[in-house]
Amino acid sequence: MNLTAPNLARPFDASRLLAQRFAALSHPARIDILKHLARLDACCCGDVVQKFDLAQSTVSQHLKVLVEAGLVSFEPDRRRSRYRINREALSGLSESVATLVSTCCSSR
Amino acid sequence: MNLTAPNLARPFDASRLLAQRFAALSHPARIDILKHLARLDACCCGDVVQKFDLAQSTVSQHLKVLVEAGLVSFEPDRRRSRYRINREALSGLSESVATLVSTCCSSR
DNA sequence: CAAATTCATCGTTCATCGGCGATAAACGAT
DNA sequence: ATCGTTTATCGCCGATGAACGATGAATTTG
Repeated sequence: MNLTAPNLARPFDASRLLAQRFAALSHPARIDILKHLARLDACCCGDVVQKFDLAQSTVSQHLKVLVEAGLVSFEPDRRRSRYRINREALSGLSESVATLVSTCCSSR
Repeated sequence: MNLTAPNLARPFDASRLLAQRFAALSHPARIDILKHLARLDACCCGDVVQKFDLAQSTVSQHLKVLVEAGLVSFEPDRRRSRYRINREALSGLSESVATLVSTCCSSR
């Protein structure tokens, strides 16, 4: 979807950004990976590979999706890369959903 | 993903169910359709088609996804089908997200 | 009854996703 | 310098998603 650029707010962008975050969480493996990251706070790819029964390349892909959605931060630390959950973005998502719901429930 | 069956709770199911709802909202058109439904409260397929620049079959498909995710209710009223936003399910989703976020933020 | 309207579904085309193995890059250790 | 480890990326594939036009069923209107 390529949302790396800031993208000045055109009408659809709000929905697009939100959709991208939903898409990042639309796979059970990624939800579980996120929970796992939350417990460890910071961990490398291998930790996740060991925890779940998935190939290393698959896990790396899932992590990349989470990073691109901004839900996980990525810091390439020499040998072991550090993936860390982005709690601000996550609570921001929660707020976005709450806003969406409230707008959907208040109008009428 | 076929989650029509109740699916007794196996370990992954919580994430799977949540993932399905996220998937339903992982397309900007569906988010916008949902907002539109929230304004009109109840409307037919044609209304949505007229509002957005999408083919009728495409809109019908999007609506079907939203219905299957439980976010929209469907009532075939003779000629004009009635689609209505499911505010309970929506606030339930909001709660699920909040729970996910809090578990991710409280641990550690 | 005939024509028009509304809608869901089918079939098709194209793009994207999910998974894997293989490979390359970066680094630490020997 | 070489080897083992860790990780990202590439290429491939089957499956799924997204969009459309066409078709048919149900229903309203002429």
